[in-house]
Parts: sequence; C-alpha cells; structure tokens
Amino acid sequence: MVAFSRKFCTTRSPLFSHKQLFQLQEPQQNQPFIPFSQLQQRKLLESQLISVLHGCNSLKQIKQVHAHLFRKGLDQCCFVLTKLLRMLTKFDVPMDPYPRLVFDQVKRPNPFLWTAFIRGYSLQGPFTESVLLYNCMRREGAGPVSFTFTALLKACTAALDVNLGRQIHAQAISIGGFANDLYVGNTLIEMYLKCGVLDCGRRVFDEMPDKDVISWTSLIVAYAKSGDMEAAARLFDGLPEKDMVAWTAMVTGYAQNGRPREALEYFERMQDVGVETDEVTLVGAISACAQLGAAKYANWVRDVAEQSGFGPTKNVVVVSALIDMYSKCGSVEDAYRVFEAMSERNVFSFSSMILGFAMHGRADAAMRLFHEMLKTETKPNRVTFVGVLTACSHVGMVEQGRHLFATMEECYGVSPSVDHYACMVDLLGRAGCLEEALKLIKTMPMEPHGGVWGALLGACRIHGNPDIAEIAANHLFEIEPNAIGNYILLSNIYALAGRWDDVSRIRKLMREKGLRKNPGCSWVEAKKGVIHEFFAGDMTHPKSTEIKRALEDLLDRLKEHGYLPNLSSVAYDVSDEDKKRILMTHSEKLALAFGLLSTNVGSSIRIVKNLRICEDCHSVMCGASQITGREIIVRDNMRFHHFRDGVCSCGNFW
DNA sequence: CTAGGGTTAG
Repeated sequence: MVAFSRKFCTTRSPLFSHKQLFQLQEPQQNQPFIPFSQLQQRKLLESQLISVLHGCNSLKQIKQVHAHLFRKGLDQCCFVLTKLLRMLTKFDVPMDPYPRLVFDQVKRPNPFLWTAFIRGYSLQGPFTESVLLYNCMRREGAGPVSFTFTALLKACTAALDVNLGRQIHAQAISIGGFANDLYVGNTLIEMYLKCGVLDCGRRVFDEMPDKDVISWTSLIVAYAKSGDMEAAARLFDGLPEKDMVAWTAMVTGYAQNGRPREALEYFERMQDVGVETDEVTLVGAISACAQLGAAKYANWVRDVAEQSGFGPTKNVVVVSALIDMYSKCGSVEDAYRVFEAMSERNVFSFSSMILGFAMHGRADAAMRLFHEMLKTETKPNRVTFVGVLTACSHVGMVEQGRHLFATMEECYGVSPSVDHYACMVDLLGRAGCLEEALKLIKTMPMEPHGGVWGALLGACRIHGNPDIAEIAANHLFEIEPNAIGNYILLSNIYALAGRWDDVSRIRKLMREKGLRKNPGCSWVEAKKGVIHEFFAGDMTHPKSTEIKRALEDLLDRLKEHGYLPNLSSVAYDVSDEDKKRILMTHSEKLALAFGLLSTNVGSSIRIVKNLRICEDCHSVMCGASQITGREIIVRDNMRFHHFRDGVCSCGNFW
C-alpha cells in the first residue's frame, strides 16, 4: 500500500533536495512590498492570461503562454499556472515530461496548483503517483482543498482500488470534514459504486447532509447496472427534481436490462413532462426499439429525434445505434442508408452493419463490408468476427468460415473466444458436420457455455440426430436447468425420430421441474401501425372467423401448388388430423392471415414471433409470398426471414 | 471538480 506512507515522498523532481523541501515550509520572511496600483495591474494581467489559456486549442499555444509568463515575471503565479496545467490535462498531454516540468519550476505551489497536478495523474495514471503527490503536498504543508479529494477519488475509481478509496475517505473525514462537501460526497459515491461496493455508496448517499440530482442519479445508475430496476425506480420516484440525465438513466437502465417497453414508457413520460432529450437519451430509446423490433416505435423515436434537432445526426454512437435498430426492425436497407451517410465510422458501426447483414441472410454483403473494413484504419474486434462467422453460418459458407476462424488470431490479432467457438459449432452443425462440431467442443481450450451446446443441439434438430442431441442436451440441462427451450428442442428431436417414449420422458422431466412451455405468440402490424397480437391456438381476436376462412383459402390455394402440411413440425404424439389442426393455429399463420386481410394489396407484411418459426409455417410463408405477390418479413427469436416470390432470404437454412 | 451512451452467438 503506497498511500500515506511515512516514507518520504521521492516523486518530487530532483530540482529539490530534501533540505530545500523543508526550507520551503518555512514562511517567507521578506515579502516585497507591492504598491496597490501595481497589484491591480497584475490581477488584470492574470485574468487576461487565464482567458487566453482558456481559448488555447493546441499544446503549442499553451507553451507560448508559458514562455510569456516568464517574460512577465508571472512564472510563479499559481493562479495562472493552475489554469495552464488544467488545459494541458484537457488536451491529454502526457504528464511526463512537460506538465511535470511546469510544476517543478514552481517553488511554492498553492493547494490549487497541487491539486491540478494531482488531477492530471488521476486522469492519466499512474494512479499511485496521485497518492504519492498527495503525501508530498501534505508534507509541504499545503492544502488540501475539496478538489484534492475529488481528484484522488477519481484515481481510485480509475484504478478500481476500493481499499485506497476507503483510506482517502477516512482522510476526507479527518481533515476538516471534507466528506460533507457535496462534490466530495458525490465522487465518493461514484468511487464506491464503480468499485462494485454498492452498499457503501448507498451509505455515503444516506449520510450526506446535502444531496443533489447527481448524487441520486449515480445511485440510480448503479442499481440499474446491478439489474435491480425496482430499486432504481423507487429512488427515481423519490427524486425531487428530475433532470434529463436522471430520466436518461432510467431509459437506458430499462433498455440495458432487456425491458424495452418500460424504457420507451419512460422516454414517453419524459417528453410529457417537458424534459429535453439529447443524443444520449436517444441512444437509450433507439436501443429499446431495436429490442422491440417494431418499426412503429422506431419511426416514433426518429420523429422525436428530428423534433429535438438531432435529425441527420453525425454522432457516431447515435448512428451505430440506428444501424442496429433498423436491422432489428427489419429494414437492412435503411440501416445501410444511414451507415453509408456516416462521416466517421468506428468498429461499432462496422460490426453492427455486418451483424445486420448476417441477421438478414445477406452473407455476401456482410463479407464485402468486412473486407472494406480491413482497408480502413478500423481494426475488427471480437464482435466483428461474431458477425462474419454468423454470416457464413447462416448461408452455409463452411470453408470461408473455417478459414476466418483459423486465421483470425494471426492475421487480425483477435483470439477466438467461447463465442467464436459457438459460431463455429453453429457453422459446422448447420452444414451437417455434427461429429466434427462435437469434436471441436471437446478440444476447446476453454469451458463451453450454453451457447456452444445450444448451437449443437439446434443443429441436431435440423439434421435429426437424437444421439448427439442427447449429449448436448445433458450438458445444457446442467448449465441452464431452467431454460425451457432446450427441453422442447430435445423433445422435438425425439419426436422427429419417432422416439415417443423419450418424448414423454422429457415432458415428464419438464413437469417435475415445474417448467411450462412459453406459448407461441406473433405480432403483426395492421393499418396505421396498430399492432395485433396472436397466440397459438388463440381464437379470441374479434375477426377470428374471417381470419380462419382466409387462412383456409390460402392453404387450399397452396395445396393446389403442391403444399403438404409438414406434420413432423408437431411434436405431440397425436393423430395426423390433430396435427393438422394444431398446425393451422400456429400464431404466425394467424398473423399472416390477418396481415393479408388488413393491409393493402401489394404492401409488405411484417411479423414478429417470440419463438423460432416452424418448418411448416416457413414453407407456408414461402408459398404465400409467391401466390399473393406480397413480401413477407418474419422476425423470429433468432433472425429475419424475407419471403419474396416463393423464396426465403435464409435459403431454407436456419 | 461530481451523474446518463452503441454491436455478441443457440
């Protein structure tokens, strides 16, 4: 522990010997007398210099001011030098050597100058240097001031060193009650929260004599990050004056916790009460729309963005969020439009766009963009590779995927993570190389997670391999015992193989664990963007009779074109007639029939489904797109399917 | 001086 050691601090520059340091502590005896008029002139000059410094926008200009200080005899003026140091920090000038030199030339730094110097190291590191300097400052008898503690605490936050933070906290209490200062208190809260000690942050908050909206917001964010949105909402309700940042914290909190509806509720409410929105708020709302996948909300947020003056934004974060949103709302074209218009692209924008293409089965576009990216300064990261590998996977480009996976480390410096292994298992599995996929899992250098086994299980469903499926499922039942999807998938695979005893064994297992199947549910947008919801087997919609008739008509016409119900899509051991009846009422078929009824001829139909689309529905969608001439876009829980002229963008490969 | 931001696979 370096903090507050009794050892003499050695970080002060070699310009000073120990002896000199002690001499400096003695009060200066013979202060020269300065007449009042000169003093006034000097003050004027100082404030002029400060405004000059404020306007500097390069290191060179700051150096010029520094040289000027010497000429004017102000080279020891802490007031101006503090500003100078702060400007150097602002431009991220490395503390060594120049800012350090500036500081070392000052014989008697005042507490503010000390603090500015300490702050520099708190922002850049090495963080231990901040503490050493603090010791040094105390030894020289200067300060501290409240900023000193905020600077030190910032260093602790950056270093995630809560032990050091506690010591600073103790110092702040023991030296003149600095812990009661609002800024110090807020920084203390932030330090504890960032270090993951939520209860300590809460205690500081509860004990603070004066709190402001910043104190509340820090805590709200911490609860949100810990996943406790209820606690966050309780705090938010008690917050007397809610500003834009506090509202934004709630919007993004819900968005980050996978609760997009509530995120948008807060977004709407903040507009109702007349709080401004800025780009950060928008990013939260945009990300909520992406999760929801409904174009209606996306358009609404876009309108709000335009009204708030952030229409054609250049902010790279906003646009990257937009790319993701448009892709997930079904329009990869819109996503690409905003991507193309970007003046500045970073790894987020590229990766999001690549993932967007991958999600929509546009592997060629994804690969082209990837190669375009390689020509830029932007280096691909792990997410980028997840994107290209899934792109390969969804269209069965096995060799390309294998090659990328094999070379990603040596060529691009990204070492394969579990997620990349999951992509590879998916790629091999979908292509039918189940044995090879299993072998890959066994030779992985890390512990496979649910995604890896899940990919294998999914592939076993496509290729009907109950034996390997059992291996995968048994691992999954251990890793994620309550994930219902795994049980259903395995039981479907058994059903496909006609192993009905095993089916009932799994069903029994599910019952024993108290797991209940999620009902299939689909949404479709009718006229005016109204969203209608359909559950599997649900005939409660007011237009049920018409929907049923429309669906029967459609299926009859499809049968003339050779459609046969795919009875193996029903994983119950019931009669074929019952299977047909069950198939008829799958939620996506109801949504499709309603969509056909309630939208204009020629317009496209957008359906969102909570589960994976079944094979029978998939082929019905294909056929329907052909005989009705409509474009049908289905987003299931995995990916997008664009049905047009009888063909799906996934190439019947999902 | 102190609070809020985007991409990940089954």
